[in-house]
Amino acid sequence: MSTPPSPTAVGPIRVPAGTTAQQALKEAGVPLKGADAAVVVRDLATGELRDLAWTPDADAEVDAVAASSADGRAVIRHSTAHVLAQAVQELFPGTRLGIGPPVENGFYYDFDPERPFTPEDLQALEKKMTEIVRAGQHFSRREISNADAQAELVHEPYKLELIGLKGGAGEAAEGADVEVGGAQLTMYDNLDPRSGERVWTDLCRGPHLPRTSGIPAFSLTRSAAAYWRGSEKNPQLQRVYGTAWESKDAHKAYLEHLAEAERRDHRRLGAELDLFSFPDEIGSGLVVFHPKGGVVKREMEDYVRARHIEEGFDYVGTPHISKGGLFETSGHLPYYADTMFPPMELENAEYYLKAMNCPMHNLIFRSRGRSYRELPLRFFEFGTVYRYEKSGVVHGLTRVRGLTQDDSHSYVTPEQAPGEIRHLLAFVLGLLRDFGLDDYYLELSTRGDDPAKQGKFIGSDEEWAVATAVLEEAAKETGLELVPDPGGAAFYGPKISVQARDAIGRTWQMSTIQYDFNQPARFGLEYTSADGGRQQPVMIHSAKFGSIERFFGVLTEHYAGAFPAWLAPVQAVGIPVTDEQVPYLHDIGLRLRQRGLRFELDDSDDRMQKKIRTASKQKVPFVLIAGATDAEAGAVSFRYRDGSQRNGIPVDTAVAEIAAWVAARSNADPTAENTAASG
RNA sequence: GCCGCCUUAGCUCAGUCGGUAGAGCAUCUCACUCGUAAUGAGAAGGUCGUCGGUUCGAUUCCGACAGGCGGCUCCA
Repeated sequence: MSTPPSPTAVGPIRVPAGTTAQQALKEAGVPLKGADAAVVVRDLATGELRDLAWTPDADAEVDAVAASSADGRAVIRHSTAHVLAQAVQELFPGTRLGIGPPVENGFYYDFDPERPFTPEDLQALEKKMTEIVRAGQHFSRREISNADAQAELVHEPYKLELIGLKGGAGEAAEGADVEVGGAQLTMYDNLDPRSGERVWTDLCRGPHLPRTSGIPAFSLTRSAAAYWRGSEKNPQLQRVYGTAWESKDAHKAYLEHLAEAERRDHRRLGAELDLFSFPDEIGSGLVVFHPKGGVVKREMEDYVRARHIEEGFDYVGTPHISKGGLFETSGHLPYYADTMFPPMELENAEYYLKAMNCPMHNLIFRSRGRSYRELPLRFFEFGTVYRYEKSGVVHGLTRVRGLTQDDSHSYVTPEQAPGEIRHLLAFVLGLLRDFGLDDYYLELSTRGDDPAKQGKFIGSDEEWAVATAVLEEAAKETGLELVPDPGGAAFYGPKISVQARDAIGRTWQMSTIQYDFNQPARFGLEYTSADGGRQQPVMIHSAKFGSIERFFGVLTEHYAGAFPAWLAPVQAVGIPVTDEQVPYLHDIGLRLRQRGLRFELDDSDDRMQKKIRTASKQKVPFVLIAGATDAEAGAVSFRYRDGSQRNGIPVDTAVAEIAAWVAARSNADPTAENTAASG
């Protein structure tokens, strides 16, 4: 969700020594209630966020941080997480606390309870939280020494562990710095507003809202297990997720966003629109495309294949299985055997299902002597690969066990590499744009310097440095936002990935471009250079969609199933007002089909209104209705997805309009307005 | 792979405190021939995910497995 700039950014405010920040804000006229209210202040001297109750020893300059700003929302969410933890410990005494940071769009808190939480527990917790919020307890900050904290938290083993890790909190766990981030440990006490009595307390860095009643809107969303400190070697805690916002409206908008995402879920739409399914009999993560899904898939592939050939790629083909030696050579088996399907034994050899296409393309390169004159040499195919994804991660079309990559490998001289990467980036971004995805950023995945991860990478430091620099340079040239991803590289080299935002703002990893200096060496690839010497090429891997399946899923969600006309499984449906017009529409259908358009005639027993509803639910872009009036005039009436209509259009015009719209590959929805203008 | 939840007709879901089940939509048949999101009537459709256990009897209780969902970890 987008974060508006802080509306209370009225410039620095002076907090005199001995005065609370809240008092200073009040005098400066900064609102303290509502969605624009200041929830904390930023101390401009240190850049740190402070409670409104903060009383500086010397005069301080601060900025007010509004509830609706990114920082403000994080404070609200963090405070709500505390309220959740308090509710949990009240309803389930003896539950140990993990950590409870704010996250994007919400917060979570990890617990070690007697038994896992049920949905009913979440309801009860939400109710208890509402009571705590209504009670208006004060969040009161208290500095504490390590020794005192250890004594006070003797019943909280996870908190004790965090105290022990203090200083290295960054590595302790994602989110752990909200507990022990500062040099000085602090506790936050929840005080009853009437009696001042301490009703709950938690180790926390803060800052917090002044009172629990400052939480405008929240809800709990789900509970799930999560490994303590993010490692599967550690015990699992119960994580409760929730969301909290600066206003009821913002909260409602977020819940509506979630509902919209659910309506767009490609797994749901895949069944409703008869696009694809995952039969149990075949196996988890293995998709079958139905005729309608097959149309979309074929249109995607046809277009992408044609574009590759235009861009200088050679279309190749490779098998789905191979003897193990190939993947020994490539380095995959030694490093990634556990993500490949286990081998099948025949004729004294072990055959593996292909998990990647590059080794096979390398063999094509190596099949004869190569000259520098041939480079860049670009091999491309729709290569189907199989990966043994762990059972818990398989997810619709976005994480499958059998997938088809639109995979290419460019073999270039080291000097040509930067140019080829620029070429690929431009190509990839252009392709995504052609499919209607035009909002993206890049991610640069590098080897990073985490010592725990270095074992998975091959190649020398110098090679990595060169490869990374080349990719980074090309990525920066695009002018797109570039996000670092240390440690995320492939084992053989760094990569650029394109993250595309869909129609409702979610991001998806699509294309990847990888610079590989390892495989050419492992395969002994070489070409003859101008001076007659033998040189080793660099290979650049690139998948444009990533996988056809994933891209299909993303497109389905991006368009909410209402595919652009050029991709739509059915482009036009004919609906007769009475049976009399069936032959008339049948003839129009023939003309459309002769133009290569996908037309279906609805000659069922349903009433016309029902047929319109059916076509509408199937999200057909062009609905052609013909009654007696139309037939007599040699005309037809259009109804579009948005419900708009144009009546009495001559058949010649109608056919030409549909054909032109599809041929233009417009990603817009045809409507009465925009087709009348173009037709 | 780990934790929790779920699995009843093609789909969405009721239901059986243990005595083998029901609705809407979809499908099929018949009637209706109608101008922009559901015409009416009828029919058919389920070894209640699979395999074991407890029980006189299991779709219901217990266990294992499979598949799904939500997270975690992972994602060449």
